[in-house]
Amino acid sequence: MLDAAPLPDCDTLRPCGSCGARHLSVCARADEAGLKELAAIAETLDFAPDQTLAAQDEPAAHLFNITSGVVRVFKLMADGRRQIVGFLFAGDFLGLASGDRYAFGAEAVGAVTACRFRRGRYQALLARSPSLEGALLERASHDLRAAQEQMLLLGRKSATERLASFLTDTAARTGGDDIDLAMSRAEIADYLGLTIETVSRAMTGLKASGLITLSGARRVRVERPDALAALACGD
Amino acid sequence: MLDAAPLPDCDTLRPCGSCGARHLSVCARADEAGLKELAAIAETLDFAPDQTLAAQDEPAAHLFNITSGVVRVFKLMADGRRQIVGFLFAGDFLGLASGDRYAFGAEAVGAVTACRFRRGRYQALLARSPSLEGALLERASHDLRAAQEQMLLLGRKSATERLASFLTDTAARTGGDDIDLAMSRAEIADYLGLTIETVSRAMTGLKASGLITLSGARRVRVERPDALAALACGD
DNA sequence: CGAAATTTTGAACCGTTTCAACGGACGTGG
DNA sequence: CCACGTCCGTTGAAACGGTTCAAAATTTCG
Repeated sequence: MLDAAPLPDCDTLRPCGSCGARHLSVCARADEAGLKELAAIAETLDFAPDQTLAAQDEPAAHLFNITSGVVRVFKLMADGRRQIVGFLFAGDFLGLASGDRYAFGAEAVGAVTACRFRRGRYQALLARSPSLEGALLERASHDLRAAQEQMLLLGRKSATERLASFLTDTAARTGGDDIDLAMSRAEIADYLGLTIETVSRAMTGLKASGLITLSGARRVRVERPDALAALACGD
Repeated sequence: MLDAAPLPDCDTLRPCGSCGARHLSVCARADEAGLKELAAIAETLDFAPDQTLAAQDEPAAHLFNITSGVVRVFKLMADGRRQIVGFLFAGDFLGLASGDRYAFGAEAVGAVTACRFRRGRYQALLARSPSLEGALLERASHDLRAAQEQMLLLGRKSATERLASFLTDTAARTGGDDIDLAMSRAEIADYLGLTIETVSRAMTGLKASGLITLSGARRVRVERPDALAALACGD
């Protein structure tokens, strides 16, 4: 009987990027009884870089709680255009979007470990465990707020402002002004609604104005966090 | 004692624009006991065109259930740039975004009536009424999915594709290919991340290609729904 | 009917994209 | 240990889609 085995792994606490608070992960919110049931329907999995967790338009069989690594969540158009709607870090939850099919794809950026639940059994558990439902609602509300912020970015911000927003955000999420980017320029571009060339130029621009320094393409240090954050807001 | 007085007004059922299903409004989901309590903390209000329901960054004192009319939900930048993150119609719910302050502004587009709840008392009720919480979670998930779709639009679609998406969406939401737009070109522009001129030109373009006809700026008839929907997806 | 507001149209401009070439990091095999 | 090839990121130049500014046309409303 797999009682508490997979659970400790998905019980991660981490500071929230946008609001600073330390949200409990979904697993951690289950009550005593719920926790036991949760263990019974959970399994811990490892994913290789670029491996698929969920495929767009496929039946939504599972939900995930990310334990380590970074996951990209994206939507694809028929001609290949891609919009990354979010990056998930340890503690983040995947699978909230409604419907019986995934409205998005999800792939591992680097190596990822995640806690996986069968959707049907999870929902049955949910119905019996109100505190779990509350945790999910809190997270959904949180994600919704983040999505609205991203709409402002995509609809109204310049390339430089977008990158400044992204770096400020990422610094807050990973908890430090020394950022080790897990994602490529292509992924940043598809997240910010730009091309890799524009991302590169914007990065060079920020470096030139002394807001950041680079040591290798993926190692960014935010030198003037306040100025970067101000730029992100258009001031 | 105001028992069932304001409740019938916010018990609206309407077809869902994106998935076609008829979601129950939040009020309609409360159980017997919850419904009574809900009545006690609800009040029906009328809003004049452009009147504020909620102001960005102000304390989030209330939640709303729209009864009639259209509401614009938006985010503002310091220099006045505006991104409308969504339009709400009868039955839609406002106030899900987390935190103790509104992350967005909300204003009546035309005349609006809405059911208003005090946030604190609503949350207390929520804690005691799991079915209500489930309804909210369902709606939050639904909104999240819509937000992701909008991110794809804002990040990757051309002006014409954006307008085609908007018209297809609006036709589905208002239930008919004869659309009477409640919002101005400026509002459509701020929703689609464009300027009024570009919206106007895209509208002219759709008319020229025979996908729509116009009778007055705000009266749109979708002549070829399938072709319009295909265009919205980039095909 | 007349005035104000909104929408459409036109032309020049600009930021981002596109296309192309270069440079550097990394891993493999000689 | 170094040569080579590949992948990723950067840089440059030209092209494009959307914006900006300006003015005409249409609609709305008193």
